Amino acid sequence: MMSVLPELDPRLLRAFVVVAQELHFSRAAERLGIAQPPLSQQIRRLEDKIGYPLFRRGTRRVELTEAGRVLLDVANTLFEQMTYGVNAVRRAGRGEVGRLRIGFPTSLALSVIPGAVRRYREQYPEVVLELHELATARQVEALHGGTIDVGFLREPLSHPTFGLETLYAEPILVAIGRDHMLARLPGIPLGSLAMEDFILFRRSIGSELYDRIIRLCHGHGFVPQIAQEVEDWQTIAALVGAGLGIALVPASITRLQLDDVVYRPLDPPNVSTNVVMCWRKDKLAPVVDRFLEIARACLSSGRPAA
Amino acid sequence: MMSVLPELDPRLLRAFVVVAQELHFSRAAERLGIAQPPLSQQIRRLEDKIGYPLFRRGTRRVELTEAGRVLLDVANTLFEQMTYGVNAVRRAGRGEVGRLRIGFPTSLALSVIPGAVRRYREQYPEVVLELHELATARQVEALHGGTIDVGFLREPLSHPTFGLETLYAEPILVAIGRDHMLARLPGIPLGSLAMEDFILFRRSIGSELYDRIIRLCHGHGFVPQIAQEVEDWQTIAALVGAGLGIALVPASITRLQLDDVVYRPLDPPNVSTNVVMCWRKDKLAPVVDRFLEIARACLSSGRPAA
DNA sequence: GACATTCATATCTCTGGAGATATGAATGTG
DNA sequence: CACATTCATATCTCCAGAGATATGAATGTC
Repeated sequence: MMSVLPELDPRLLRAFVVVAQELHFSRAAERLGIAQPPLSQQIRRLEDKIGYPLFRRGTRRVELTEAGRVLLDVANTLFEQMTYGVNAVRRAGRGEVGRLRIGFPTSLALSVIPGAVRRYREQYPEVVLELHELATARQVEALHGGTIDVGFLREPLSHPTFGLETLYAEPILVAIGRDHMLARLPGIPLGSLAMEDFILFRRSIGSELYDRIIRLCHGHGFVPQIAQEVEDWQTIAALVGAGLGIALVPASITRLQLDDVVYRPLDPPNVSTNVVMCWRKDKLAPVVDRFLEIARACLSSGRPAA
Repeated sequence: MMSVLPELDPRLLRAFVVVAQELHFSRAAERLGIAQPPLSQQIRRLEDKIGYPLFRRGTRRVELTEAGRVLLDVANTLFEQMTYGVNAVRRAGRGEVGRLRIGFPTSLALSVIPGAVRRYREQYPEVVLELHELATARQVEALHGGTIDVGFLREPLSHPTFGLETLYAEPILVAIGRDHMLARLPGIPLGSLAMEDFILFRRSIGSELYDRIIRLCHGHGFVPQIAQEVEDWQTIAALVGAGLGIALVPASITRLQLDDVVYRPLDPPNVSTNVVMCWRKDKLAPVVDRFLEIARACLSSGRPAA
């Protein structure tokens, strides 16, 4: 009886293929590790499902009908598909395929991100990577909304559904004009900046660092004079080079080398921002786990340029 | 436990697809017409087989993992393949695909064969046709050896394993030079050919007809004078046209019209050869059955040119 | 014609899994 | 915080089908 749903039981197909190879029920049964009658029954069930005979049986010889020949092809194709399919699914289960969306702030575009991303891409070439440059606040939103899978932030945020991991502490340096008097010092005391003009990263974009700097100055008894608020690090460096003021910047920014700008550590140098990585704990996606591993490994061996 | 053989039970896949569509176990279970717990078990079995989770379940929401997304693709592909495959097998079972090898003698190349083959090809375009021009004896061998599926012969052969069917009786005509005295008669008495030179189809190729003609002459009290034995009908017609003799030919040969040759019925005209079709009864291939049907239909409606 | 081979049929046992019900655990919602 | 929702777990029943054995039927071989 032709069933409506053409669901071919792989078990029966397996048996069929063996019989088709042997063209001999008893031998096929032996190969399958069962007795001959049950095998005959299985083939019969398959024939019933298809609706047409698959073998032409004489007592002395067994041969495939045309339908059987076609089914042999079909069966092989199906098994291939299954093998291929199951492998693909398992690769996905292992986090080797899929999609990974990473958020990061501008200040890390030059340090952690490139290295970790490159390594990850080498190891998991089949994962489609999306890189989103997002300010801290936006990253938190994006993590909540499920728009990104992993975010990189300065300074922690704590939330029960977020996994959080501090990658490393990045010293804060002073970016200062090469000709500036203070540039002669090997380390610059924070207090000596009381009268300087500060160039800051716009607070609406990077509130963490902004507030950190203001607090730092307060801690040293002065309110920083803010000369400019700008939107990217290149501009900050350019303005410092043009002599419009000084800036407190995370160490990774030293990658931006301009002729008129030098970077000096604070004195004492114990001021730093924490670079943290965070992700949603609830959706345990293997792609994310694999990326976290790589990011950790990356940061433990080769620290980003300080 | 990852099983070694990646045999995906279509039943489980079906359930999986429904859950993946609904993203809700209870609703999916309802759609499948079963309760929720058994459905959960089925999904679990599938996950065990794959080795990785397919869904991320909260109490309040269900979503596909990456592995699940991949499996959804795989499942759909497999179902497509199955549907397509089963259809292909059934078409083969119905005799709509496959291969059909037909044997026929030269003398029928101009009559039955072209019409039947054309019709068959129109109705079953997916059957690969092989046409083998074979002398009678060769056809019998070929049928036995399984080299051809259907043969066309003049005069029956009887054998228990062969199906046999007389298609029609074809009158035997006299092919004679246009200028020949006897050509003036509307019908030629066999006896009047006693002194003529006969041109015959070589016996090794078409023994049936050869012997038939010899016997005919004997029946009329003379032994035919054999001028030539040749290998094809064109040559016979040409030699008759060139005045080298006369020939007794099946009616279908009138398709070969040469200026110097005319065809006259015998007088009385009750001499004919039977055109029979035969095939192996043991291998009941549907392609053969379908062809036999067409051939019969073809011969009952439009008789070949007589 | 006796024999051997080979597939089909009949019959029995036994188990895996389908399905149901009842219940527990987790987690959003008002 | 009580409640509702939803999925997982535990447990039970029941049966299709896997497998075995014994036997029959067909057919090629000596």
